[in-house]
Amino acid sequence: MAIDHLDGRLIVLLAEEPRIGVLEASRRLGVARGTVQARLDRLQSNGVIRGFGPQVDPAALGYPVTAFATLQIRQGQGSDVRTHLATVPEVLELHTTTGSGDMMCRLVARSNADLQRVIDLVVGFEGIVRASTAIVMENPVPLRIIPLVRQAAEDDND
Amino acid sequence: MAIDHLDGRLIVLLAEEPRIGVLEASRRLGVARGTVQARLDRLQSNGVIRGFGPQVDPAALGYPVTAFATLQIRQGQGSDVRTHLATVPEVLELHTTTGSGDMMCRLVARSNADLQRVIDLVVGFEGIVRASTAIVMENPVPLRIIPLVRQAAEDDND
DNA sequence: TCACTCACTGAGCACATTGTTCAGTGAACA
DNA sequence: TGTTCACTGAACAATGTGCTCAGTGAGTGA
Repeated sequence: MAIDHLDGRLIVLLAEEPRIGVLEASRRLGVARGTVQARLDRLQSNGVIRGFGPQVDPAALGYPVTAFATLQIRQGQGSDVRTHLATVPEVLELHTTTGSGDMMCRLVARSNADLQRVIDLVVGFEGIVRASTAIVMENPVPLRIIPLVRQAAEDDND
Repeated sequence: MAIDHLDGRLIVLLAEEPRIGVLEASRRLGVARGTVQARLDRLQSNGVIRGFGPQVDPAALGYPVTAFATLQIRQGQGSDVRTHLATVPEVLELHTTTGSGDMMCRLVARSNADLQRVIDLVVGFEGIVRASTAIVMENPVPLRIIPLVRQAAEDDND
């Protein structure tokens, strides 16, 4: 579960230059190929690295509008709402949270007008009492993990 | 910017089985290798596919607690706050939004107790007027893109 | 102190894949 | 009609992969 410094360097290296293979990575890190392969296998079976799937940009797909919706759910309807939201492609993620609302989801849409359609799709469902939406204007820090990896690798410096 | 059916199938295939190469993908899709290579190059230069970096799970890294913080910023301090938040590894993403708050960020922490430290780090900064935090309890729909890709590919069925 | 385990190293092998180029084909379009 | 474009199928050398092996050194427990 904890990663050491070599793990951290490997993850950062792969994040910065995903095209390089195991052999090139071993050269960059100054270790044997087998070591890199073993570390990668371990990181993947650990679940630290979930996979190497393509990172798709919704904006480039034609969905440039992002919004966060906070949903308040009627008691006992949570399960139905989840099932419903999971069927909506524009719902990119859904969390249940503490705090004022009960759920929080990330939405995308083709335009501000299209966002209305998506919101209607999302909240037009029995069980949702109230919804408030915040439209994203800028994204100063895009979803990132590298700084956290660096910190995690430094915390248990081998 | 718009993707056709073959692009969609290619992205879905790569998302489901990232380990397969260009050659195997061309076999699965029933097209020539050069076609897959050209499509991939185009999708990447389009920006539709940002890259193939490792998808790291913060929980497996030792940060099992996720929270969303809504921040209200003092007029004119937005730039300073962004710079500050960008230096905090536990801030995984930051957005400026419409609505009640001015910014929204995703945080992770090692524990609920550690979350307090992170929140103090985040909001202990001049320019932040008010902050409200929602701790994530469950994640019924993890961040996903495939359903949206399918829909985008169907919209302009070639 | 003596095994024992574990991770890493460096090497080797057969095999598959990659990057690249080429000419040929068919569809769309002006 | 002629041009452009994407796709095909093939070829080539170069490279990387999966896999195995024996040897080394550090750390652990009896």
